[in-house]
Amino acid sequence: MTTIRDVAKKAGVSVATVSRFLNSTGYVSQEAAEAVSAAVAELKYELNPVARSLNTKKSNLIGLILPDITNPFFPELARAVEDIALTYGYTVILCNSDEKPEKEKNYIETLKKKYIAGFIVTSNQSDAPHYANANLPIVALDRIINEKIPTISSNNKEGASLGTKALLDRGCKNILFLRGPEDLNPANDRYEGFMETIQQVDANYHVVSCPFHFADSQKIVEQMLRDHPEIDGIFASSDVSAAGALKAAALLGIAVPEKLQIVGFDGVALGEMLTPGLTTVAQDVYKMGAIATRVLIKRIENQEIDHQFYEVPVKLVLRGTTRSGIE
Amino acid sequence: MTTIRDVAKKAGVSVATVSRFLNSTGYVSQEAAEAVSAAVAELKYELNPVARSLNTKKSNLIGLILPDITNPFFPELARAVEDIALTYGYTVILCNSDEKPEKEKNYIETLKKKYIAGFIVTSNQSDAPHYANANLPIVALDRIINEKIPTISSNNKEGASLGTKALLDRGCKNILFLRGPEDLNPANDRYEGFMETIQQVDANYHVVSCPFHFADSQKIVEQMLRDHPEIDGIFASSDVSAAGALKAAALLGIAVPEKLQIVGFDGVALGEMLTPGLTTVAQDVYKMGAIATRVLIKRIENQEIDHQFYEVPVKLVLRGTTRSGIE
DNA sequence: CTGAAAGCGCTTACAG
DNA sequence: CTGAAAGCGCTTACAG
Repeated sequence: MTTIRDVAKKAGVSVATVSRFLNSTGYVSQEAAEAVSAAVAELKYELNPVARSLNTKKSNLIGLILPDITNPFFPELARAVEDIALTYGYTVILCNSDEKPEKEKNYIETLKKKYIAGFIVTSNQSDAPHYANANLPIVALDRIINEKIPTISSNNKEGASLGTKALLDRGCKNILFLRGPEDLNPANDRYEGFMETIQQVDANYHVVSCPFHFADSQKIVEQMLRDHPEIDGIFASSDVSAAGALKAAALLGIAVPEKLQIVGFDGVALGEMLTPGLTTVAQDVYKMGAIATRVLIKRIENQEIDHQFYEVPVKLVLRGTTRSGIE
Repeated sequence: MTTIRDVAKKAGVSVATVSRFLNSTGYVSQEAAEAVSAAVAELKYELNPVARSLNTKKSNLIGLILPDITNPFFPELARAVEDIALTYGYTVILCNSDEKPEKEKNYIETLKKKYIAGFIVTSNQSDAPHYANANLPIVALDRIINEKIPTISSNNKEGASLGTKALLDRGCKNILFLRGPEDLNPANDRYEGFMETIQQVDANYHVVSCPFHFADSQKIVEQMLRDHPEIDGIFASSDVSAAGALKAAALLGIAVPEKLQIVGFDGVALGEMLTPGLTTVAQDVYKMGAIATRVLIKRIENQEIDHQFYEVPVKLVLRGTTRSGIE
């Protein structure tokens, strides 16, 4: 392994000068710069990041803490984070928290010892002291942790409004809203968006809490559809729940979209594979991850960030679970 | 930050003794051990992994190189790797390669500088010198890289045989096999399993190459179904392709499973969400990831490993795209 | 069984 | 503008 000493020797300067040149910190004469540059090229020298970390107490590691990579929302997020991180020379460490504060805390502690540069976090711990006290650059994704931590999120409220209108515009008069878990910020924003929109018009509606889980959603919807045969539209707060709703309709022999129209939320790949294809409010998950990463890196590198709160637009994707014509 | 010096001072011994105690290497008297142990507890001392790495040229980082975490096969794999790694005190770095040797090579190089402990790799580069020459513990997943690298894989051939028989047993006489990409080991093993099984019986069959991609599969199947209306069974080498087939059937108005039965391969969550639910040959992806991680860690820690090749059993999951009774 | 000392490969005041 | 030297926090022969 060739070290900074070898370079210094070859270039006829001290290691201090080489270090200054490499980090573009402090003055280096033109002459010295050229000599060092040549030596680096000739020896194919590459700086040892571990040795550097030990000195600077910083690394180019980014921690990505999310509940569970297995949840279809997160792979694309992880992909975006990794892509952008790579661009800036950072490396990402994957941390599945299962939403457990213990696991989150644990990761923060062990990675701090590795001089991790910062964290991107998706968590429900609305008041999470381990983040607030981490004393490290952190960016929150999808869910606000506290006002000091920059947050990137979809425009959930507007999205919910869009989805609701899609159903109303297509003639639905009795809408079932599948509300997500009540301790989830985005789910609550969607709920608000639905409520504001539905209450402005003359339509009946039901709201039911429903986890973002396929089989559970299916059961809940099946029961609702049995008890309330007048329901002619379902707006689910997630695509997985919407898939459950679609399955329930199929089992009960209710024609979609003729008798019942369904709209989901998320825009995951699953949607197009269903039959009929799922109309949904699509989030730009990749973009969320990309922005989060850029903001985090700015924080790490002590650059100014534009906002404390970034809202990424959503868009309605029309497919087969809604009728084509607007009435 | 409390260092090994502080501990040594408090315990009244040298840092060398503390280090020996901490690493259980070399002799430490009972007396010294107790003093150090007490000092560690009192000071809440925790070893600095970066400083250690610089000396030992090892870390507890594991690199997970996979084509794309966005592909539904990989999240569960990543989850398993992370879970097991955590158990043994390792941390995992996520690397999306897009199957590009350049990116793979790049990751290997930059992570080697960080003294990465080893890699778990899923790659199609059947002859990948950058792995063979990495001079690091590596375990291959799903796809054999070379005979020196331990490999974990599903029993693809037997799985394909299972899937084929499922169709045959339920009366299919004209089977379409959607073969995966020809440069993919697992896809080829599945092809072999299909061929061996189908050729033992009196049945017609077609084989068509088909990427593991929803829309492409749908188109290919639609065409085949048009050209060969006698097809009464489809065996797809992946669930995503099977989903495409199911969609194609729906568009053509072919009743599944009455007129056409479909079997997939993978066992991803998508399968149960489709209507009808997808019968599939399920891989135990989590188990594959878990075994791969354990084998890698054994290699890293210089323990003997039992085999060079681990084959994880698959199982047939029967759902709605096949008929219930065996004829 | 133990400690002094060198070393891992860098960075960073500081003096010149 | 530059170099000698100390230091980051550990590990590891080596001598005793």
